[in-house]
Amino acid sequence: MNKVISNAVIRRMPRYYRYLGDLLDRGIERISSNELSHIMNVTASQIRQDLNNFGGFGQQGYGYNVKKLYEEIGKILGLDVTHNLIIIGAGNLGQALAGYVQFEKRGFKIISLFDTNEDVINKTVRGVKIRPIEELDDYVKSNKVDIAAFTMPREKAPAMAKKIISLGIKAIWNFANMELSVPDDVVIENVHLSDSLMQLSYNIVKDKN
Amino acid sequence: MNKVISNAVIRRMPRYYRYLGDLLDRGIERISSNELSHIMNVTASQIRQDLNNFGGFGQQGYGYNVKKLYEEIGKILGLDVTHNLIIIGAGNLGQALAGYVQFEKRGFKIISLFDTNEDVINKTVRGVKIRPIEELDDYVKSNKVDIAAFTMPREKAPAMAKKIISLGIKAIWNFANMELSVPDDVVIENVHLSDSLMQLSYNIVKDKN
DNA sequence: TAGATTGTTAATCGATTAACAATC
DNA sequence: TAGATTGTTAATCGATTAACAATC
Repeated sequence: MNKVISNAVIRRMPRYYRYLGDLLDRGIERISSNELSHIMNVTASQIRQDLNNFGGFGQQGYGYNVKKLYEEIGKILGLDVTHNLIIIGAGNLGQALAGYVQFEKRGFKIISLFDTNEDVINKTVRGVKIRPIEELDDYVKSNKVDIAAFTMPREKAPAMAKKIISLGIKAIWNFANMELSVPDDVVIENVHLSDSLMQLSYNIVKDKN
Repeated sequence: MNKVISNAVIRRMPRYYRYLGDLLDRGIERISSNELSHIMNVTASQIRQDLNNFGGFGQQGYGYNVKKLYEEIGKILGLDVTHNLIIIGAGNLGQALAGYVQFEKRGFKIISLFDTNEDVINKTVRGVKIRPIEELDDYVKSNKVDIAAFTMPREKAPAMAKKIISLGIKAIWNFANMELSVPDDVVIENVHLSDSLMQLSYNIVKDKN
């Protein structure tokens, strides 16, 4: 039985990963929790606690080796394995996601897009083909698909969730601004852009008082 | 001096707003914290505590009036005033944001996009013009701009932040996957899509153990 | 009035920070 | 070895949940 790691910790891991990646690019070899805490604006204690949920990656009297820690966090986040990803909905947002070079670097390989719109079908985005939605079943049966990104219109999301789950896909990256209910063995990550904008708005009006 | 509301609470407000909007659409007039807690999968206690940070919106023995509560939360989030928004970077992501009908309904009015790419300049997205970035200064000086959305390439973000702050814009909605440092009177909301994808990845590989 | 449900205080739980012994 | 810094335990702080008096 694995120890359950709190969500607060998980949410911070990608941020550590980003900062360590920057340090690595700048050629920095080692860093102490104290130095990192200043750069990232968190406490050194929190950094050490967070990391020790997963193992002792540092060394007393030395600190952390940047490259090693970067790789370890990558492994924790599952970035050392390739995730094949399909995008359902090849509108602007779907195409924007397909265009992110970064994702591929981190092991997320976009292998196909799907849409209903004749105008985009058979076009390619960065070499990846947009297929008609009718081909989804066959495609998923003959290709390993790890993640389905939902960038289609909101109202189509629930039915599509059912479909891709029935096809055996176990992960949904959901932009459809609707909370989908899924079985326990399916993982879902919701991106609520309008929630984010509302939070910004709150902070704008709050400051005016 | 306003009471400071914890971030945990703020993050939940847009979610309440969404669910209440759904209830409203379904014609439901009143709801108790207990009923809502079942729908939203949180505790009734948390709902009452959250709301009472802002005021007593309910009535003993009755519960909450859906329409009233929806409107009150809208006010808290600043959705009752219009925010003029410009989008800097009219690539797929910028155009996707410009295409969201929902934003306008919530008081976010996209008034212009800006780009450096000749191919898109002077095109329109849902009736909104894409202007050359050279016109930014003049545009901001002669129009009220409340929010700048950053959808340009990552490396251009820091310089652009400086520029729009010097022009007097006080809010940034940042998609540039880079943390920008801004003065205290500027509010910023970061959307880290790759962090979100990494969290999904973590949950995928975790379940495999 | 009796029943229902809020608003709010008190109790609990979990997350963050501080402190320090272990150790490189 | 002495100095530095981790890993980890203990203390504190804040957020969540429970309980209940107030009141519609």
